Amino acid sequence: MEGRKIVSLTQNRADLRFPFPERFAERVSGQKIVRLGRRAKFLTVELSSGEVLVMHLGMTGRFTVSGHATARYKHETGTDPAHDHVVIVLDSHDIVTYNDPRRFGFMELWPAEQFQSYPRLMAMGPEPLSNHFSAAYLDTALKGKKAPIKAALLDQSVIAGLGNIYVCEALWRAKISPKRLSQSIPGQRAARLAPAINDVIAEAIEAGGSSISDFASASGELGYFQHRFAVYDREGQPCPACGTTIKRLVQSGRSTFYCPSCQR
DNA sequence: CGTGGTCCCTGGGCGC
DNA sequence: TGCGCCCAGGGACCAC
Repeated sequence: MEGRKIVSLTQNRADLRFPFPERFAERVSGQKIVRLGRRAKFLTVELSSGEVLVMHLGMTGRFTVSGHATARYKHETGTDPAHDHVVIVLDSHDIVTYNDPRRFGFMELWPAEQFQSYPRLMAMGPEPLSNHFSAAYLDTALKGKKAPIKAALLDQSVIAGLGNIYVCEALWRAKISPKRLSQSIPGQRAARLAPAINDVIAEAIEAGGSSISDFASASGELGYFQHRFAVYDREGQPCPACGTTIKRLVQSGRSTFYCPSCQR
């Protein structure tokens, strides 16, 4: 998409999770896409107008890029026109469709020169694959924190971009109980946890992500990291390391899966 | 302030 | 077959 011009944007309803920007189609049409980026789970599109289009997929959002023939997308199997909320046509004739059944995703426009004060990203923690993230950072970030480590890792101001699946998987790899208080992690446990987070994220990206029911890449490919889950969504099944039955519990409203024997 | 609960929304799966 | 309930990748918001 970089370097292409947006020919048109069609918005099929007034809102997703939040209302679409005022005069959305007008502000985006005719603009060149200068750069695509990502911070945490937010996607950014720098436009030649000086505005940044910030987008989030929520839980069920999906972008599909379909090739030149308009008809192709319409006739593809498994499509869901009822939830195609935004359709963008590029000057390459590619069609970028945003589909989102639950509408927890959103799109916003923000001035590029004030992007450092974009509220939703102001308090973001470091990217797990960047140099700003390390065992030393985790040591500092978790010191004195009373929340369970599961909750702390889901907190985007501690570390950006980890969701429920990868937090469960990283804690299993680091052999840390999800119930353990964050303040007891610094030291040896942080030394195991930081690389476990790195590895699980790097491997999941390499595997094309995790497709449970909704996720697919822009070309429609499914990920296959779900076949490598050690604990996530595996309640009642054996731990791949020790054979103990995987347990499920609810922490701050979300399911946690863990091995009660390996994870301490 | 940090933390936990609730809610936004649709659809799939299950028990009855 | 159909109904009601529970559950789901996220995160904003509110009460304590």
